Amino acid sequence: MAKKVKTNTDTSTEEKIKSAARKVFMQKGYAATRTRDIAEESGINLALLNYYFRSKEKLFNEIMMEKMQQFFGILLPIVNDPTTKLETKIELIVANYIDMLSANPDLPLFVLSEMKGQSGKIKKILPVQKVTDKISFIKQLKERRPDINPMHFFMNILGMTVFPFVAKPALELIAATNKNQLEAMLQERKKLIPVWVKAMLKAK
Amino acid sequence: MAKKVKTNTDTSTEEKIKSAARKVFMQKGYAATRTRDIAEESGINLALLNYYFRSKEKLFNEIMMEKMQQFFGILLPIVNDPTTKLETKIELIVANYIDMLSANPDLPLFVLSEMKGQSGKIKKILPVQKVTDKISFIKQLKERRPDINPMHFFMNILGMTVFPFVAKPALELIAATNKNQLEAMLQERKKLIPVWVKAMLKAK
DNA sequence: GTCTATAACCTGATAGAC
DNA sequence: GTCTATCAGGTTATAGAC
Repeated sequence: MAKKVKTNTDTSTEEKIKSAARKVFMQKGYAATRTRDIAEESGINLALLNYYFRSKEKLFNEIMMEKMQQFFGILLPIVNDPTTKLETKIELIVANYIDMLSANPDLPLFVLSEMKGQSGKIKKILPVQKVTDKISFIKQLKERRPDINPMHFFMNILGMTVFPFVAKPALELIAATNKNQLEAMLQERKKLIPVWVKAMLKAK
Repeated sequence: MAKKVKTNTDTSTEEKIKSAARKVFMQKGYAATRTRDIAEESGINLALLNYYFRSKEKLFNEIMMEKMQQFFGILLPIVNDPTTKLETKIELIVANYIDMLSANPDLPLFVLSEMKGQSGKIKKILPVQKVTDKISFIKQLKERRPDINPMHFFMNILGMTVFPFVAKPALELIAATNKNQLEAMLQERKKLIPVWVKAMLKAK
């Protein structure tokens, strides 16, 4: 009964290509990436890429879906948990995003750029949970501030958390700081942003 | 002495090409844009593009510099004005950005995407004013909160203001609202963000 | 499964007529 | 200045040997 005992552990050719594709697509985006770049990066032959994935676009779609889930998926378990209180959710969202984006700095600009003009296509493929009152986080925000659309706070938290990563090239250009200082500030924000959001929630 | 009386008012061929280039480059980015797209969009011939601008890259550089100044230039007169108080500066930054980005929704994602990996090149061409204590706005932030790096507040304001525009495709995907409602929320934020920032400045 | 060679197509840029 | 025609090089994808 033991089928597929293939000790095809992890560095299979297919995975080597995917791994290289992740790196190159994230760095340069779809249009600027050449299949040759990916083949070279993965140490395999150009023909093998088409053997395994049929086309550049199909390979890209696999990576893209994977990266979208990485970017948005981190939110779901937090915002849907009815057992944690609002303050805890805010802390978790901020800390998890900052940790994840520090490890994957190219992720947000990649996802947001490639989503542009493709949202129609994505809607059909990826199951998206709409932000409604069914979500615990939204319910809690509405209870706290019935006078303000909860999406505003959602945008504020993500804006403060994610924007510095998206704008990193610009910040490094204009800030009188080096890369290490900027990285330290981003870590500092894990503690600061929740404090600011709490102050926002009280503001009249 | 009257040289160049050419009544070359505004729809010169050169300007037609530039205008089309703005549109296409902003929508698709450098790599995904074909010079043929620009030629078609401007209603002129492909050869004329090279006649006027020598190459795709040189045309792009002109547009890019123009768009960077549009995106960052809006800040300079506000943050450098020593006659306005901190609260006024915050209101002006937020309102000006939201108005400008509502009219140019593609601008921030375009500028931030194309800046990536090019900051070295840009540093040489574009004169950038470093964010130091010489800037009135930074001075005022430091006086108000000597315990927090003023860049944090700078990131917060821009994050809350600009991020919704950068993440628009994503927001439209997950938000249970239509485009008009989202647009209305962005206008609402002109008044809300300054209130929130003031609350942040007091938070301990 | 993996490679080399090549087909088929696309893209930026130019030559040359008007 | 503006056009048509075309070149030269690059890019995706496949055919076919091993």
